[in-house]
Amino acid sequence: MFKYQHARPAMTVDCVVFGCSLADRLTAGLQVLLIRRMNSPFQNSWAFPGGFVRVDEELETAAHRELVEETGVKCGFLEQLYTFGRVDRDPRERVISVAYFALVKVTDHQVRAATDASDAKWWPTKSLPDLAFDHDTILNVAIHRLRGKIRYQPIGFELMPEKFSLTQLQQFYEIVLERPLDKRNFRKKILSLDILIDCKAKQTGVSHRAANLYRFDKKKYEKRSKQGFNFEI
Amino acid sequence: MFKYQHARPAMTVDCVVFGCSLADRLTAGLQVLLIRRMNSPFQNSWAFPGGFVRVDEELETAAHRELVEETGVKCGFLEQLYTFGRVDRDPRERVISVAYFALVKVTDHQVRAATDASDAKWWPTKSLPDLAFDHDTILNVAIHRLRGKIRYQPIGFELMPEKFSLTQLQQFYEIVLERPLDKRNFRKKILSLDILIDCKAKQTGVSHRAANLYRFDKKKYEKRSKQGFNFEI
DNA sequence: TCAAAAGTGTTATGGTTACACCCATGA
DNA sequence: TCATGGGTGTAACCATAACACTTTTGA
Repeated sequence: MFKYQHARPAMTVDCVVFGCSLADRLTAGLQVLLIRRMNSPFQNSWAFPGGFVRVDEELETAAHRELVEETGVKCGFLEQLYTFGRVDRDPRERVISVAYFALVKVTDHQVRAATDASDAKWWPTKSLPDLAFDHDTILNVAIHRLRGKIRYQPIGFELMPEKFSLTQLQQFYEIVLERPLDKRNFRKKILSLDILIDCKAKQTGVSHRAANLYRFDKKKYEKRSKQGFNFEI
Repeated sequence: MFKYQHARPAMTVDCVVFGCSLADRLTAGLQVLLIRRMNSPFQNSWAFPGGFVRVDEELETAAHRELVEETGVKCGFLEQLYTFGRVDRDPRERVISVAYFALVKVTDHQVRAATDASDAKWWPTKSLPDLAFDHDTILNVAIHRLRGKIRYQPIGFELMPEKFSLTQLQQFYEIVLERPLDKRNFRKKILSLDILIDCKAKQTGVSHRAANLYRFDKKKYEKRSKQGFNFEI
């Protein structure tokens, strides 16, 4: 038992994990990773993976831990999104949640539910179930952040496979920005940034002209960033 | 006494309040509001106004309350900045702080210290004392946010007097961005946005040609924002 | 009349947009 | 040979950047 002179809010972290499926036209689109809650409140509802912060644990560590525990996913990119603290956001008691914003390659991980989650899976953001707590609000903030951020930080690559075609990259931008982009202009722009490495390899198993594949040159990007280079799409 | 099964971090809010003094050349520059801590830890050190969040109080309400209590300042603009939760950021125990970012017109308020603050005053960001806790980190994040944000949101007006000259506005941008701007281009740009109202009044008591005064047309800005208009400097 | 800041237009440049056809591949 | 997506260049337009002199005012 821990005793305090004043009542204290509980502290949690929640992770909004985005993935992007480009595999086929039917499931294409932005995906978000949800777990099905095993316990009350909102038992059996879908929610973002997350949970209580341990008193001697860094916030970001807690976010990574909860994500792995509940879904088995280790994400490559994770940053703080916003802190949600509405007094009535949890019916049990005052709970303040630091939300994190994460990106993973959908193909990289087998999702498997555990601990407080009876199920865990990717959902297309366009057809989500009702979410627990204020998680719909959190999602809106996260999508807004993603949309803003891909314009001036090369985070799109976190969602791409290791080797990708320019068309795949463009598709990702179109999905997130929700508008079509001109193919020639997009290519001109992205190649002029000089942060892609030509893999000298082509797609295989496609029944049309095979696209050239590229990798993101993270080293080069970071070096040039320090020199004042600005990524911008 | 309040008892919990697990140890809980304490929750605080801190306010980074910016003001801008354009009155004279000597004190010109970005100012930040600090209080002198009355209690341990960091007794007598300077810190941002802030304090514990009550268990039934909204985070933003707590930020406003602490700011008024400790400094007497009511701010016009306040938004969440970032949550700082490093395990070792407070020597007493685990304290997670939601930092807020606020802007006030320096001229609007008489600063007066109270409650936990033995003193409260504006400091130029260019010559600050050592700050308590991790408040230097918080300040850096806040300045970075301010610098980014003035480019695409008309928050500069929150720091201007009600009626201001274009030169004053330009000075503010120069101070925050830390680079000179071209007078003609700045005026052309800001006037073309069509969000200023010509007061049809001039500066008084200056020993040179009196500048025309303007007001920010908040109504018009908000209306046009909804229609997809983007402020950008 | 002097000092100090206000106010004002034009040109060059570079980035963004719009746009249509041929190419390579597997079925 | 057909269907499918891959790959490519140019011209118009617009926003930004650079730049210097005249005007007004109070001391």
